[in-house]
Amino acid sequence: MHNKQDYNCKECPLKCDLYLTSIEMGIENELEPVHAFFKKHELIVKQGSEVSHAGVMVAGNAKMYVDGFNKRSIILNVLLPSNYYGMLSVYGESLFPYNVAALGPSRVCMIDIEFVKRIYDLNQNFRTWLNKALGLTVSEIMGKLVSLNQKQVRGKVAGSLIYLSELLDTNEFTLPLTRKELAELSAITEENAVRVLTEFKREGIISVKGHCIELLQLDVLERISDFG
Amino acid sequence: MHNKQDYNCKECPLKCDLYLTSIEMGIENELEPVHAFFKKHELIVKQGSEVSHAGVMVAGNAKMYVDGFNKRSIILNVLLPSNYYGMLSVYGESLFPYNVAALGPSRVCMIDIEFVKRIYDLNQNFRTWLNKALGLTVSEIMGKLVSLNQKQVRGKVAGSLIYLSELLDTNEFTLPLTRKELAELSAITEENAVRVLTEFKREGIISVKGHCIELLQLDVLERISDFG
DNA sequence: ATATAACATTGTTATATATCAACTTTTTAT
DNA sequence: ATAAAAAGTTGATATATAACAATGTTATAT
Repeated sequence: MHNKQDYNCKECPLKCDLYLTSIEMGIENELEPVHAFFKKHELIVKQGSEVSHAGVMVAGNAKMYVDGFNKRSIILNVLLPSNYYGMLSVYGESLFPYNVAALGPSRVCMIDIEFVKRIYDLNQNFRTWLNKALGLTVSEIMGKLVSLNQKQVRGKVAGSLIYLSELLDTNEFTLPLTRKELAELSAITEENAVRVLTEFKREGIISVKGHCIELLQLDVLERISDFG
Repeated sequence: MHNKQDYNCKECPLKCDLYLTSIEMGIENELEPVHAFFKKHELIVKQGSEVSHAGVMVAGNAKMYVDGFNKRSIILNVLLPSNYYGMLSVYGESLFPYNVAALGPSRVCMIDIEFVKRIYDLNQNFRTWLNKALGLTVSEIMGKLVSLNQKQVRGKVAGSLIYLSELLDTNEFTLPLTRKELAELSAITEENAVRVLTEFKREGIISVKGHCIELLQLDVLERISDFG
């Protein structure tokens, strides 16, 4: 548990949602967030473990992923500052159905899940906000279900690149993922991820320099993703 | 819109949830359910269309599925009497992210979505009930994401058969699906679905007579599903 | 009752992708 | 600065599965 100093930390995006709501409700003093720090690749939550808290990314970024069979996991999405995890438990899931791991040095603000549930039950605005987010997530997962199943490797990688550029809101970004992780985001093997990246580069669709990627022909990429 | 006679129809499973809640709230007279009938393979809701209502299966059964690329769809689950569809819209989705189609002659009770939303907002018990159902659905879809991606055909079909036997609550059932649909539920081709069924039969794991299937060695099936 | 369409089955072939292996480059730790 | 480990790359091969094709069987409608 932390003191008020920590609680009011300038960077904490809690200000936007849970925090603001708790102020509105006059119970902000009961909110006792714990800030935790993680280094690269450190596990933040383990799939199957009891949900004790919800978390907000304050700094850094993380991957949300599910365990697969022979050590092959599938990355569901990438969390940036202000993104939450663990909210599904508000809807009755007592165990985390996914893992969360830091992609780089990260800072996470953790809030007791009972407090979140309380606000959820008492405050309609917060509820509506969270419900919308969940509804969107479900739709996205359904899309992913089809895409991972019916696209071939080029389409999958194209989709992942577009996802990342939209997430980071730029066509030129530093990939926060290793090649293996890009593969896991696309549900293919690392080797094929590399190969497709090389192909795209050779075809002039993207430019690749290590982790720096620029999408040169977004329209082509989109066509490959939508498949063809 | 229907009269009170229709509304109080004996079979309508609304009695259990929405209906009971509306009685509890004293607004059951405002509930104006419309019962609609569908024949085999008739479309009940179209993916991408505006959500105007939520529906409860009253009789028959239906498949919930998403459109794929080259005419290959993926069946998410099978709806039996008392199962709902369209509830996701309560969480802010204005368009159906899936199709629903009757598997056989079916009767569906449709309730104006605004009425459902109203009850959802006003009644905590109903909210909790629906939230739990949604949370479970999300967990299930995540499981499906992995299973469809990393299992091979035998594992997928084994999983589908187990799913159906649990749904219908018996080891001996009449498959409410064609071979093509069983394939779509498993995200494989029809040919491979048939082949695997034949294999399982030859191996004495199941017995197949047309649409009548009996799971003879559930333990083996479970092992195949969990992979091997 | 017969024709027609939908559904089911089996075999063959083509192909996309995983797997295996070797090697290079980059990062991390001492 | 050097060693060791992690990450990235490219090629060759094996394999699971989709695609194609042909045919049989069962429903459906007139």
